[in-house]
Amino acid sequence: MGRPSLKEKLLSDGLQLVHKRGFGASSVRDIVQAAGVPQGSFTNHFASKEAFGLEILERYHDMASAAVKATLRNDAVSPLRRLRAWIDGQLEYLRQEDMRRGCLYGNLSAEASEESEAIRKRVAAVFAENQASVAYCLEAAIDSGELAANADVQELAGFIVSSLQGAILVAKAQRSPTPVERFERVLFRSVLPAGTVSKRRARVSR
Amino acid sequence: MGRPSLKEKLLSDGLQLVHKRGFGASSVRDIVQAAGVPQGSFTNHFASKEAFGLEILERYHDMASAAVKATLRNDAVSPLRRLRAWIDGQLEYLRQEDMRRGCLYGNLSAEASEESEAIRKRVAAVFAENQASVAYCLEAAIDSGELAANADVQELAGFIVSSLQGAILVAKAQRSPTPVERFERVLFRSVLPAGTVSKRRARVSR
DNA sequence: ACAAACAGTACGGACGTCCACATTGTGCCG
DNA sequence: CGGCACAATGTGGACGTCCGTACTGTTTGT
Repeated sequence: MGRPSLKEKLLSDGLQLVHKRGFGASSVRDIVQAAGVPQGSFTNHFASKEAFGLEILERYHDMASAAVKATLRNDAVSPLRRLRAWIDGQLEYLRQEDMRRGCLYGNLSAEASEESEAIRKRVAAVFAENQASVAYCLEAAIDSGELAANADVQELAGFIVSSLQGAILVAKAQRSPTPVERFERVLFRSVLPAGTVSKRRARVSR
Repeated sequence: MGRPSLKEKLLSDGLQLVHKRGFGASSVRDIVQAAGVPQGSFTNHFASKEAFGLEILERYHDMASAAVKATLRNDAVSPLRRLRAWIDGQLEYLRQEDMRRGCLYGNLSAEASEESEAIRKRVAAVFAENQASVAYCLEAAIDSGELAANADVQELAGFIVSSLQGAILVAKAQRSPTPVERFERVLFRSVLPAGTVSKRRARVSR
């Protein structure tokens, strides 16, 4: 039925463009040109530009999830090494385009939060999901004795996720990997070894 | 010479609008309407929308500088209390619009970095300036014995500035003050008391 | 043969910018 | 000391471009 679809090309090339130049700054014409497909194909496959945004967000999420599975949730490696590998992986990805891209989640959080409620909610959910993965890794760190047993895992995980976003954001403005590298150093030298954010009465932390 | 200028009104009302809705999402017509001035006044006072963006950035910077002077650089208060007051002040400001605004610096870093090199450079400079102010405060904390003497002040200050940006960014996506409150808790419970990011060989850290 | 995807173009509106002219406060000159 | 000229600002609309989206065929694989 039908012909081979150009949707894949639109999604993969479009994601690259939007990630580098921003969602609002990338017009539909820019996107179809980057993908080398005719204008009509965009309308054929996406009900609106917002729907396209949600799909590339999903695509980015697939990549990020794969990285999480290979690092944070990879029980074959010791917990704090996994956490470091997760951050190093992002740093390497950021360097590829001279720190210009930033994190798609953070970019969309800043620029699309007021334009599209659907995108804002998806980004918020992804942040929560990342926090859960970091928490999983920290839990393992407690079990293996790499982290103090009384550490509040959810609290630390949320702190790590948001602080990493900030480091990437500042790195984007300064076009330098320094903020992310510094985040990693301080995290491992100062936050985690001392790691004594003790659990408060309830474990909920939300 | 001439009549009383409407430039002030454009800048103050325009800043509010851009801060809440984003730079790209705010059209020139939106801005003049929010300020209640005719369209032509925008052209009269600003050579371009980018020039306007740089001016509201400067206006925002004036406000932020005043807050820094009253907190981080206020030697009448004990250093760590100043740092806490600085963060609390931002938190209060963010709450005013239900966490929708985020930080103008962070927003522009994410959305304007690829559109305007001038804005990107200004934002990067402001981040560096904030880092210097936090470092000033941490230096005072060492002198007063509130922070370990061997702490790497520049390293910690950079970490604090970027992590706060990230907390505000995530808070914006989640429409909740929790990430910023959590940042503050972890910072004071875990990073600063232990505070042992020791100075490396050179003090430069850049 | 039929459904699905391609493909080119058209459309109404919003965008940033520009322009021509009216208005008003200021300072100089008679 | 009164009026005039000028510069700065106000004011509304116009201009060309680009935007997201819709539409109407055409092609192609099953």
